[in-house]
Amino acid sequence: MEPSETTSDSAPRKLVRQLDFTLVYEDPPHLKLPPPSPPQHSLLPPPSHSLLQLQLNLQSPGQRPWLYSEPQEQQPWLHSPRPKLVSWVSRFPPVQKVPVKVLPVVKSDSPRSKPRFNVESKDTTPKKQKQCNCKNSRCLKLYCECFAAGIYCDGCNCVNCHNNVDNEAARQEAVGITLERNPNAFRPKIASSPQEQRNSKESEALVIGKHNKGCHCKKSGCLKKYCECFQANILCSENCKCMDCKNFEGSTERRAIFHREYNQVHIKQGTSAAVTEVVGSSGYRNHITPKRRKIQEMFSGRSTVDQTVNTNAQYLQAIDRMASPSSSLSDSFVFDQVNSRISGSSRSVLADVLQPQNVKNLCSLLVILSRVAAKTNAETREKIDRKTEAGNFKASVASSAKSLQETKDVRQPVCDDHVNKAVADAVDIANYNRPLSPETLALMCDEQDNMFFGNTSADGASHQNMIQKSLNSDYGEQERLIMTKLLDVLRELVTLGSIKVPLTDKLANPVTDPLYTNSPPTREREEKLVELLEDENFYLNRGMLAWFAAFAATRYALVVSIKPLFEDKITSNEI
DNA sequence: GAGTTTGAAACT
DNA sequence: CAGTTTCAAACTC
Repeated sequence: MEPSETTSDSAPRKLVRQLDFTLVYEDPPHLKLPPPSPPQHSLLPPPSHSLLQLQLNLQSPGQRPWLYSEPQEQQPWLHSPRPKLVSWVSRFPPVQKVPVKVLPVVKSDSPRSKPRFNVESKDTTPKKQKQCNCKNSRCLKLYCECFAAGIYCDGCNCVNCHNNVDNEAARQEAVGITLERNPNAFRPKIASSPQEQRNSKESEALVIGKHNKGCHCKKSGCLKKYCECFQANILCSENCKCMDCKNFEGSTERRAIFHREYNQVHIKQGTSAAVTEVVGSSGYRNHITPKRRKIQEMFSGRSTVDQTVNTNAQYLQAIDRMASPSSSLSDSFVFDQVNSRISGSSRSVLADVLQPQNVKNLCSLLVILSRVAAKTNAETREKIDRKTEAGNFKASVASSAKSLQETKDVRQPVCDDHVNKAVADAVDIANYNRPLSPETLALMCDEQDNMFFGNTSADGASHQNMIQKSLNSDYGEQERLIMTKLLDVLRELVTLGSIKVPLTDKLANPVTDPLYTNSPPTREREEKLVELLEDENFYLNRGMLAWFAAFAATRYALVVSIKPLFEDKITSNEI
């Protein structure tokens, strides 16, 4: 006997009410959520999108399922007269023999990582049907995930389950009772906001959401999956009545969790090839060592850096962006950068632009630039020496410069090795991964006091002047000028909000880009370098990562390329 | 895998 | 509506 035959004419009032929630099923288009897991047996119309999802799976490829506009005849619950229970029961039989499009599941979840609550995840990857473990609820209360999702239990580990076709009557009654208690019981708990961020790589919707009711967490800090907001990868909102909430934008605890997950995901999936390439084989660690904490503190509110360039929040924001959801990450654990109840700030448009290789290239570029400056400086000194007929010291400087030039090619690999190490360390620092190498520590020493001084407001046009000035200055002055210019560059790395050309277009392949050849620097190349540095499109983001890398590399470059010019002077005590 | 913790749902 | 109990997932060991 068909269920419809038993209920069509005598549908209890409860059941009619049950249909009420179906009327509000259709969210406004701008509030559409990605489809949830496609249940095998969709029983409730729409609130959970399950039926829609089943239909969506039949769509043409590429169509955004959650924006799919159903033909009217396929959504009877949207129209008057209100259909009775029989209507949707018969139209949506419990067992839908519909092919389900299986998308690749990026993250292999542990059995316990599945959502606990009836929430919409931003992960659009269809998941396996939930498998509940109910014992006392007969799977007829919202305690039961399956019931809450509007689907039959199938392959669950539940005991005395009544959420199946054999107990349809009891189930319908339970649905009615539940709806009587809460008409929105089967609706998604997470309401998306009008904003919608889209993963640039996979056009994945990262829907910004807000819990309709809000959570009421007391002990979890809203940073465990006990919290519905956290589990849905959304920030707590003004709807929440939680205590000691740490699930808000800017929360360091939340960020720490994010980083942990980020690293784990990338290790597991091996999708951080570029980073690994730079970092080396040491891999990632999840804990923050005291040393790294110290590094972090270097950029906290105490330092001059922060006072003049970055706030700690900016640093953390940069780290946040560095770990911005890549395609793989967003599949598994999306802490959206855009879901801010405070400012509604947007995710950096540069978030996907900068890659470790870019930083590496930047470092190489700065090394070259320093070499250019060093050489020019030496040549200038040589001219001055000739004019003033100064002594042997100056001649030796020129000789050193020439020697430097001649041996540049030989030294390049060594230099690059150091730079690579510095870059690796920089990446590592930003990721809290491994301690600094001794080389980098050496490069970084004493910099905090020395690098952020003087007028740092030089714009691009003054760069050449600064370089020119450096020609007539001693080592310290030259370092100061270059570092000041570097500071300007890096300052904008952090603050610039847009980029017009992908960095990769600017920092081309070191092998093919003439800028990276080992040939002696020419005026043309030098000008090109300066131009490159001044080009706003050159600037990248994930500020502190680049900052660290470039700084370490430049420091090294200065030491290697310039200091030798004065070694004779130093050894002869002429300074 | 067993026991504990947690917070939503259910109940009073 | 507030307080309590029940429940099952999340978590810990």
